[in-house]
Amino acid sequence: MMGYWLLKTEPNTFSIEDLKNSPSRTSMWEGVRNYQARNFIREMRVDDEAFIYHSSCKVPGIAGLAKVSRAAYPDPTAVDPDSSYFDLKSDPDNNRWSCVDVTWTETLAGIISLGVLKSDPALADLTLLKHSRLSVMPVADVHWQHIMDVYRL
DNA sequence: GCCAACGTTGGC
DNA sequence: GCCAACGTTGGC
Repeated sequence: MMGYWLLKTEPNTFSIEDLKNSPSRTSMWEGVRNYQARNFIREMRVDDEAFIYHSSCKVPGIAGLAKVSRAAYPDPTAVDPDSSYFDLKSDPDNNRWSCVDVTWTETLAGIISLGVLKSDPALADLTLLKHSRLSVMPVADVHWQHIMDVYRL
């Protein structure tokens, strides 16, 4: 069964285009420091699909699509003192945090804005709208299909 | 830049 | 284990 996810990123820091321009169009999805989000990271399987969501920007919304290309592994940035994601309470023998690799598949022709998602009654139960601060979350099959059918340009 | 929502920390 | 204080996220 294919899993569907939504991954938030601030485009000023790392956008869908940055993912596209990464070597092999692939990047670590590192720096998640929230247990609920981390637990979802650990549930991800290779070839699961994800919306890449741009947050904290002029038009927040779904900007593109990616695939999980490597399942969860210990997040190296948690144990790197030079990383801004360094975690004092983690060390190489006990790393609290996990990351996956994701590979760019598509930049949408237009952002599917948060405003549009909010205004669609069919998406009232979308996790994004119920838990606005979660940075990694599952997307129900029915929501994924609806968004792809109705809003993907 | 404000601030509501909410996750985390740490004293007790 | 409670909860106040604090820090962060992210829309507006």
